Amino acid sequence: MTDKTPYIEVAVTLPVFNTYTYAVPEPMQEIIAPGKRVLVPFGKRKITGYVLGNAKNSDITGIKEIIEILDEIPLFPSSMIPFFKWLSDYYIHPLGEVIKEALPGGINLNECISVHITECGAQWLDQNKATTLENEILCFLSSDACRLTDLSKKLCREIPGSMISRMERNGLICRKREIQKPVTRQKTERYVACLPSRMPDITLSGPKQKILESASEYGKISVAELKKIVPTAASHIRKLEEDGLISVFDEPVYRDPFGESVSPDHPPKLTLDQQHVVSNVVKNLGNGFETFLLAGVTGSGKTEVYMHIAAEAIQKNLSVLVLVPEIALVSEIERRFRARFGECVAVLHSGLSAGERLDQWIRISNRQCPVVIGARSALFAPLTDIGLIVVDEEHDTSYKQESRFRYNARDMAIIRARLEGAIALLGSATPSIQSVHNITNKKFNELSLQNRVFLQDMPDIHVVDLRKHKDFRGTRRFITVDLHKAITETLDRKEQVLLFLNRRGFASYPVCAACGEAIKCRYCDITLTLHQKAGAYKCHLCGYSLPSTAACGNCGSTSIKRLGMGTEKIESTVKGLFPEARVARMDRDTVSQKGSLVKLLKGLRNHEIDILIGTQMVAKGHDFPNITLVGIICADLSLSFPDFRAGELTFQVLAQVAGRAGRGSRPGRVILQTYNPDHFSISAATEHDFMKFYNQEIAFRKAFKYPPFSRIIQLKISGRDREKTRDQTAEIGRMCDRLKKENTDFQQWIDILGPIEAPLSKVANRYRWQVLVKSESVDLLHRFVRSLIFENGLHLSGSPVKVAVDVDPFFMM
DNA sequence: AGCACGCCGACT
DNA sequence: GTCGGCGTGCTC
Repeated sequence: MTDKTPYIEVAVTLPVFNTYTYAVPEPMQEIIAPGKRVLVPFGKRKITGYVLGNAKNSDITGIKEIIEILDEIPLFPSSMIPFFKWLSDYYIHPLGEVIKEALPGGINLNECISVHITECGAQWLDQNKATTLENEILCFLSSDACRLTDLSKKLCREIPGSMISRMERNGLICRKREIQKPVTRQKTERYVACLPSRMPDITLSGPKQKILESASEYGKISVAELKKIVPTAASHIRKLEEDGLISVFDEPVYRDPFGESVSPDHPPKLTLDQQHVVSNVVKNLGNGFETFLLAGVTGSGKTEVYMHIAAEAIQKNLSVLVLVPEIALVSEIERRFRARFGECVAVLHSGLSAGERLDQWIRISNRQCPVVIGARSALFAPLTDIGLIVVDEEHDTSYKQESRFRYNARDMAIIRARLEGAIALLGSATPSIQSVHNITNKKFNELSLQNRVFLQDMPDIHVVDLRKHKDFRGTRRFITVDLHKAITETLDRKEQVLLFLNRRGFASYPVCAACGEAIKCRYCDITLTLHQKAGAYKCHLCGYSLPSTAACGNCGSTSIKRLGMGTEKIESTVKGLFPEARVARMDRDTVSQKGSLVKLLKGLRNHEIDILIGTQMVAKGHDFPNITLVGIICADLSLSFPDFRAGELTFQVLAQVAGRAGRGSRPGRVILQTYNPDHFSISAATEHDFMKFYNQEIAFRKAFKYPPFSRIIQLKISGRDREKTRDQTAEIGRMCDRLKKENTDFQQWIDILGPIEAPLSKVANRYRWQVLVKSESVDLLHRFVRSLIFENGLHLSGSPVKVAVDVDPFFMM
């Protein structure tokens, strides 16, 4: 901070919307700075807070002093603070939690309470004087102390707080406040350097001499390296240091997330299309905020365009942020960027270990990497002087985070670009309705790549009407004659096949043959999916599972019909039909292990796989050069979602999957099986006609005032107790109606839909309800919901019924 | 979040 | 009457 002020503004890591003013003791005033963390007293506790800047002179009384400054250098540049505040306002989410979400995890100090057993407690335990539950707690604590919050979890039952207080009063246990050490720290390695002025005159014993020689040869050498040369090095180092012959010190090292090195490449000559796009963007580079939407068919070379613009940005000393929807795609893009730009590329995503993430974060903070590539969370990379933010596959719903802090990284990338005066470049083969609409209303600039780089045509799509196959039995129902024939032909030509079905598992609808009841999850309101390989029925919402030998919960019969299909069933069917073919499956079950996806993609590239079966995971931007046939087993699955975006989702996934065919030198073809060949989402996808789809969809959105013609905030209400949740929801509904009546603007412009029970009425043992607040005015919509929370006492947490605010919701089930 | 405070029913 | 249950409000 430039001028020394005793007061600073701090955002604390708690679900509170206010920021707080703290005093800075004299000796700390020199080193306090925005972006650093501080340990502050808050109520009776000590917690981590983030320094936002000088506090405005105010009349607050009882200001406390900060306890400690936790960082030597700021964790984020002060230029990001307005961005954090914007996020907090827009998503109606506590600022401290926004910042916590942005930063790499596991670095905060927070005080928590641990419970210890006392001597008296141990005696009671010996003499069995306490109640059963108390005894259980004492017994558990006699082996080790435990965090208060973990106690219920570890004992697998609810422990009432009052019981703990009573036991404390009786002197059986005691509570201690402890500061939890951060889990993640910067890694250091021990180095040895020789002090040349002090080289001994005499030759030392073998190992010691060797150590000195190695150290002087390299200047400095890590102890780990030294051990490779002199296995016994560790035992000699201390003596050598005592004798003043060497110095020993720790230096930070970076845990390298990049598995292997890549060989450098040279920028290829761009097509005319690409040149046009690049020059259009580059001429705006460094001249303030602008948003571009790049609509480019699959295989049109969008990545090359990104790299050319990025190179120009780096030339101008501006940094570049590239967002991709999935971790798996980070590594593909990262390889190409690293081949072009070398070591100045950092990656950030949740697949990194906590330590790797922190290291990447520090490298970016130290301005060592002007290029950052990552998934959703990389939006918060601590970059300064951003020139370009790329959002690849901008239509992808993975940009929306659906837990804790619900934000959309695509939308916020545009906001960050605006605040930084940078260019936002959104790219997609199937742009979102929202973004195309923003072109028509002139908010975005339109760019397009019409031609595939290798000049192939878009694949030919053949539609198979599944309604005509309703009477077929067995495999013929979903591997139709046409598809079967096409697979055979493709395999005969020694080419690869991709089969797409957007549902994993073997049977998604297991039903008791005796009584007709479906096998349902104990904790959620859905049927379990049979996973044959895992030998279990699994719940795709909460992870609950039953052995596949389980009997019907209703009548006890063990005869279960395996209705409904998933990728696993397709896999086993295809293996039966084409015994010679090498078949692989790509879905969340097969790629959950780290590195397994890369292995799968490598196998595909080396043609060790003939038929790949996958869920929507296969539709996400991967480059499969040798696939010439794409079979869409059933195109309709997402069409029946109770969501106004169902048509958009369906069109996008179909167009994306179809685009996987024929990306190499050979032409591709697609067999699309559907029960709804006349639905416009499907027919437009088969004709590669985006505008046909867009025009119909936008008319529908306009007619029903759905986004982009309105904005939505969804209140997601959930609780463990069915009645309490229902009653609380009803109360919230009444509160909404009351507030709407109070204000003529609200009356005219705010629509309240609900409260209704959520389509997934119970998930992970929580009953779920929802209220949809809709308006054509973003401003009024926000004012309405803020008023609910800040003026009408809508409680988001702290009560057994939780309310989550979802601004611009995607997943409305 | 977590802790204090305050308001209600069931017990020595 | 009090103990302990839970709903509400506040933390610089």
